[in-house]
Amino acid sequence: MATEARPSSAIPRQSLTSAVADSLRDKIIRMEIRGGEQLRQDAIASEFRVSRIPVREALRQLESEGLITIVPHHGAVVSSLSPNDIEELFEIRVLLECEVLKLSIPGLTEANLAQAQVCLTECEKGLSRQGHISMWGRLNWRFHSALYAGANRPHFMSIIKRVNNNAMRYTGLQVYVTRGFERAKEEHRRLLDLCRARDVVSACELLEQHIRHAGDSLKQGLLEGRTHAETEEP
Amino acid sequence: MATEARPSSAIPRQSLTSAVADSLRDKIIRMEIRGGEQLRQDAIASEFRVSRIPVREALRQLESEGLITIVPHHGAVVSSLSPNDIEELFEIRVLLECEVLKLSIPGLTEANLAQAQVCLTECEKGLSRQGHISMWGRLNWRFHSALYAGANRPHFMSIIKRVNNNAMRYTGLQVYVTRGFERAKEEHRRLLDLCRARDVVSACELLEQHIRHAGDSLKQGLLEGRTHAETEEP
DNA sequence: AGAACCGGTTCTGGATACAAGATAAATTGT
DNA sequence: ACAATTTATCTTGTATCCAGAACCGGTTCT
Repeated sequence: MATEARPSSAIPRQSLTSAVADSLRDKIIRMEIRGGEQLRQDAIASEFRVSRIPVREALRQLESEGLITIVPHHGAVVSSLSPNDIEELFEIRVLLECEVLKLSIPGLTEANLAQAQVCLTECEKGLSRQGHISMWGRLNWRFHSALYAGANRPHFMSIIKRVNNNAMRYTGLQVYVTRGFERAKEEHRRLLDLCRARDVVSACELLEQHIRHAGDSLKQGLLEGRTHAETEEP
Repeated sequence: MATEARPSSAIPRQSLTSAVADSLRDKIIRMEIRGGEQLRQDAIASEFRVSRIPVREALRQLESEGLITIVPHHGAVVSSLSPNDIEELFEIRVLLECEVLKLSIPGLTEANLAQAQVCLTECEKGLSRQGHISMWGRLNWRFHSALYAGANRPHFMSIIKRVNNNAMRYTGLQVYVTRGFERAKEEHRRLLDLCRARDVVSACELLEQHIRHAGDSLKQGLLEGRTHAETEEP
């Protein structure tokens, strides 16, 4: 599923459209491109050294994913989420992810648990180098993803991934600002332990708490003035 | 809204890409284009009297929506769903739609209820003219949509709509084959009554039953021999 | 005769080029 | 001087055109 653009293989590229879409999605999630910002086709095209055709297709795709909105003859803008939107997205996360976890735990393999453990360890290692929020977000996703793998629910995962993509740029930030790393780390550890013990009920409760706390904290942060200063691009 | 677009070419009321995407999505949902069928860009382009550019963008969009899959240099094929996929999609529907209904009922306005009633009436009227499955599907969606309107959850609705789009081409068929119209009609009526009475618990229970029954019946139909003839074009 | 090779055809992928709509500024009228 | 209008420019939307890859047929070698 997670098809990264890897230049290692002999195959030149997947498709320029996909490459552009992936890169743009990444930039949006990392908040390299802020909410409300205009995306000019020509600028993107020249940045990636491609024509505007792949760019347009990529934009169309990102629009379907909810990351941007395209207004005809007016261009594409990165959609920014209101506190209400955030709250709703986290409601969805709670609902879907708890269900998937419940379905997944009985089917979790040792490999799944091991991968989750790896993500956790990596996460703690990478945690020291602050600023690498995007890396944290990716590892966080892979951790959760591993725990949900036992459910074998591709459509669930697709939707969950989409919702996470929408919320991730805010969560990463929030976790960074509130120093929520420790709490998240601790919760992740306990969650993994509960999954190892196949304790479905407790695991789901913890997961719900985990997600809900993240959402509430984030919404609070958004409401109490800006969690982020408008700042520093080198 | 988009009740037209039947003639060979469509007048671009919006952007051509969106028009093409809408029309194609419609064709897929109505099963005018079957699962597994190849979509040739040039054919679509000439059918709509446009160039291939809008077609390509539309295809990319439909891929994001999960209706088709694009394999590089090989074109787009309409994705067909396995019984497991169907089951999963209906699990998601149960989860999301019941939650939204629960959130919606307290906020339902008279206008919402009235619109649901209208859809129901229209549905019963149009029911006599068999073969109009697509119309039924549309009305069915609008009915459910009206009942969920009180929740004010745009992201929920977006996901629900997407899931419904994926499942709709099968549900419409199944309902038609099993003569499930009567049952659906009856359940819809009761559902609307429960919403009018603001009986959240019963309404959600009924909705869960409603969706689950549709899913089970559909999956059963798919497993016990094809509900539709496997037709190959010569 | 069967299988592999090779050329032609067709389709997708991408780029350049042109028309149309929108925004912004500059200009002119009162 | 202010405002309305008109124009200039930028950006998007679409069409036409070219390159590369997959499919299909015929041919040839073993």
